[in-house]
Amino acid sequence: MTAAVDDDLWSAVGDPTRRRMLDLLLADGSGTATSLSERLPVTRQAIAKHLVVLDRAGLVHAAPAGREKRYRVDEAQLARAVAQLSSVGAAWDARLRRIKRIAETIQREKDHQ
Amino acid sequence: MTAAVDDDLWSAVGDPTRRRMLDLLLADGSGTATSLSERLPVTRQAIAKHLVVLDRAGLVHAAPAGREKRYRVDEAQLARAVAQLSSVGAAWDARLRRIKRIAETIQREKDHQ
DNA sequence: TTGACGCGCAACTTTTGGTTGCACGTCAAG
DNA sequence: CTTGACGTGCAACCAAAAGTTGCGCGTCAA
Repeated sequence: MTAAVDDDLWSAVGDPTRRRMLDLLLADGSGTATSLSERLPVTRQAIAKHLVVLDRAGLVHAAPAGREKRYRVDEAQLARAVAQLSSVGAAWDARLRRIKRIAETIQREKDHQ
Repeated sequence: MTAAVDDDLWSAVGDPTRRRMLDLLLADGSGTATSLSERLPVTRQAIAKHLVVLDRAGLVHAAPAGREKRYRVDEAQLARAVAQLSSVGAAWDARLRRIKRIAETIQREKDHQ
């Protein structure tokens, strides 16, 4: 039923740019603000801000390596996020099915009136 | 892989207030801007703006009834949104499983070195 | 017919995603 | 060892979105 606690992860994952960043990080294993900005239509600074958001949400972790800062996805946390996404989807799906079932019941009752 | 086409539905459903509005509309069957604002921590005007967004995304439809305007969820469109949510989740899930499998393979190779 | 209710419009603030500009550390080549 | 290139961080600024208050207009019922 879309609990309030979920909002942190949801809002982190709700932004399209952040979703694509996660896609790229998953595909490449790791990345920096600069490397991600080269593959996305936004500036490095915008990426850096998003990385802060993702870091605060625990979805990525930074590992300073020399003059660069490599980010990597926290797989356990992303798995949690995926679970929450699908739980909201499942809740709506259940409601939709219930509605459909009720509608069909009403229809059946009408049929043999 | 988080296609760009999905962004419209995503952003409609990405906002926490709009998700709760959809929850309430599904639970009650229908509702007005005023009735929803009574059960959510925002003003009627804010709800009204969100209803415009949801309407443009095709997730709800309005039915003017006297002096009030009853909104109802478009079940087919919400079902599409649910499908897109779960497809993104599934894509990430697949990547996570692949990473896990690779990690396990490396571990096994290390084991009988 | 008059008051209460629901809605829409307009102006304003705050947050957020995005930008440009600049200064500071770090690494590698001369 | 120095210098230039590269990566990062910080700050000011802009635009769009979420939310607010205030007001006026239609509609229904007492």
